[in-house]
Amino acid sequence: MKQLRHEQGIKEFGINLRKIRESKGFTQEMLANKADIEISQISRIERGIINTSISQIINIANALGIHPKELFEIEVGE
Amino acid sequence: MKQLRHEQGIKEFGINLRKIRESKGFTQEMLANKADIEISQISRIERGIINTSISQIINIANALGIHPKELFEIEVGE
DNA sequence: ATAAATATGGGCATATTTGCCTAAAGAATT
DNA sequence: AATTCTTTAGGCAAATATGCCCATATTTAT
Repeated sequence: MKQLRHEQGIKEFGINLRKIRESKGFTQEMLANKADIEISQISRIERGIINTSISQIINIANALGIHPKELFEIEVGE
Repeated sequence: MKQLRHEQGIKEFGINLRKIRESKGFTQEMLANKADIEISQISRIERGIINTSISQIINIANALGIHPKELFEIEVGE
């Protein structure tokens, strides 16, 4: 595994993304194609091993038909 | 200027961040210190020239005392 | 107008992300 | 059990972000 720095919230973000993606009936591949992102990248994001960017977040949200905000419906450490 | 790729939403994100930061009475420096991020980085984010990451978004939101979701209260191109 | 505070701009080295690829593991179906 | 679908894992090169530094511009206050 990687996980070099303890990045704030990326684990929870990935878990939430996966939950939403599955609830929409998307495979990682379907989402990747629609969001124009690599499949392996979706996997990395969902597993919380990378700290992805605003624009990918927005592209993913668009592909899922949700608002980017929803991807942040997570517990954020104070 | 930079702005190589037309990154989805990063301009709007930056504008919104600035609006919120100013409404809270923070200078870029105050926010940077509290969020443990470089001042120049705050400037770059607000101007929309970089595509920052989940964890920086969360750190900034925490520093501002808001939920990360609020930073995404932007018009997102469909 | 001057001074002080804030923000921009840029360069540079380092770190991280991203896409592309292949292999393999795991899950679901037949 | 075998086949197929889905996800994980890792390597690699190129692109991008980040921190650190300093100089300049812009704004705000005196």
